[in-house]
Amino acid sequence: MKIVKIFKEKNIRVTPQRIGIYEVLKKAKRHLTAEEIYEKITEKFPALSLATVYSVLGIFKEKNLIREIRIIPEKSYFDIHIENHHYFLCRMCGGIYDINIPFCTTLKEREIAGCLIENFQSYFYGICKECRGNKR
Amino acid sequence: MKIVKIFKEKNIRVTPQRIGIYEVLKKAKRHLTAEEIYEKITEKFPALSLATVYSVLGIFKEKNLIREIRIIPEKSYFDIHIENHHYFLCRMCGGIYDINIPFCTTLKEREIAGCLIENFQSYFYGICKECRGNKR
DNA sequence: CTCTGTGCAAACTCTTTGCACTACC
DNA sequence: GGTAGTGCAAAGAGTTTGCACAGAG
Repeated sequence: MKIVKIFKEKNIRVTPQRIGIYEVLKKAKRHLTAEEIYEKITEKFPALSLATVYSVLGIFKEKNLIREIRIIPEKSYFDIHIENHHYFLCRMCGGIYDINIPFCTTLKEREIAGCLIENFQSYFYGICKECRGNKR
Repeated sequence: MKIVKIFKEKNIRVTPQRIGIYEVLKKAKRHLTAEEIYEKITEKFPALSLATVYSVLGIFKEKNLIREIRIIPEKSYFDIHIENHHYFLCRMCGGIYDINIPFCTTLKEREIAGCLIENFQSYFYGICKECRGNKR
């Protein structure tokens, strides 16, 4: 679907900057921090400020276009894939990977101990495939 | 078990300040931020500084005495219970509750997509029992 | 034309660091 | 007594805010 259409459906005002930020996220092979998005987007829009990046990311998040990932306490990463999945942080290389735990998806919209679960997020910590290979 | 003994077993140097911080966490009915711990501890040790609180929490975390909870991006909460359990954030009252998902515990120390899972943490978001009651 | 978005700088919060002094072991 | 902990102030990172100008609808 075209980005403009996505924005309009979600009632997000269309500006070149916003489209640019969305494209950066879409093209990224891994999850990016606000700073990394800022660095990429300024290649195309040198005037765009980091404050605007944060502002736009805030709107995207609010409108459920992206997800904020806080797998490390220091900073947030942003993920354009909002379908249910989880994240893995490798303690060797620091890489963040998507991870799918099929049976966990059943938890959403369920009730646990009287609490209504509207959403949930799991963070996994360990050693990734590549780093395990290199160790041997 | 006595706190001094716990510290010695974990090779944590015993100081009154550290015992005090540990006691604050132990007595707390809910999870606390570093700031909240600082406020409580200064009742007993008025000279203790926030930097020391952070430093001590860092040591406790490293030695697996406590867990850092990052259920909201803005700040960390600390939990003295390190057994496997997860957290729930109520979007109405802002409260953070412990939550147990028995079958999820089987995930620890398993392998997923070639990644070795050493640890994991799930954060649940929704509406708590009390807030659901009040809405009716 | 109006209302919202953007750019900039400054502020703010949480957390960490460096250094001198203190006190455990 | 030596090493590690504490207190303080200042710095640092990430993020947010306020305001003037620009651009979307």
